[in-house]
Amino acid sequence: MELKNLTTFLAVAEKETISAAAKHLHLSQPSLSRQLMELEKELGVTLFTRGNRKITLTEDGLLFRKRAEEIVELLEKTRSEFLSPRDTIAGNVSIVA
Amino acid sequence: MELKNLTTFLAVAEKETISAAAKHLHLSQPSLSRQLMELEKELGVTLFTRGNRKITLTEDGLLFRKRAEEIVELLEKTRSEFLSPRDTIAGNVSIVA
DNA sequence: TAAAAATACTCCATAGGTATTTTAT
DNA sequence: ATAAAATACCTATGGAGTATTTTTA
Repeated sequence: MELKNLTTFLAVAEKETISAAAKHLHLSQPSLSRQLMELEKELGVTLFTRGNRKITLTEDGLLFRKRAEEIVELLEKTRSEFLSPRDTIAGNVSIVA
Repeated sequence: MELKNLTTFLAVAEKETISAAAKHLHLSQPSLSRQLMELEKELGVTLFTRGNRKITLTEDGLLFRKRAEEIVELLEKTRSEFLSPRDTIAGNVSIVA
């Protein structure tokens, strides 16, 4: 299970179709489809029930979404903790004619 | 930043040399070395000061270790939440002559 | 029957390995 | 001088794409 998979999972859970999430993430539908299958295989559970209009989270899917959100949130917090203050470059900008 | 990198980072922080951590993780020293450099580049900070006997965590490194531990812990918790109960197969084992 | 997902391939980027050089005490 | 890290180079695997087939409401 990698972070990429969690992001993908959350996008699909939100968009309700793999295709829509793929578009949103600028990835192909098969790529996401495979990621989800891989994730389900790793966890040993079914996260979605697939339909021809939209996917639905299973009980396990709902639980996993909670966890995925927690992890991604913690990760983003960590990233910003390091990146935000220092990426700000102090000083003034001036255009020299 | 991927989970793999966090695991690597924590192993190095614990073992105090990249080489020792590499052995522990059954990976090569250059592989870990590259992972760490990549991680530092992504975060925009130096996590270790390298020596010829052991590495030392910088201030940033110490903070990152805290976060990495939190994330990995949450992840392990999540994994076990799905894997442990269901992988147990109910029933009896009998050897049929 | 029409959307959405899964499969079948193909390709390439990247993660990893081995060998070697560089660094730091 | 020596142990450890970094670099150079090569290879292979897996992740991604396009095209197509299969599924399900």
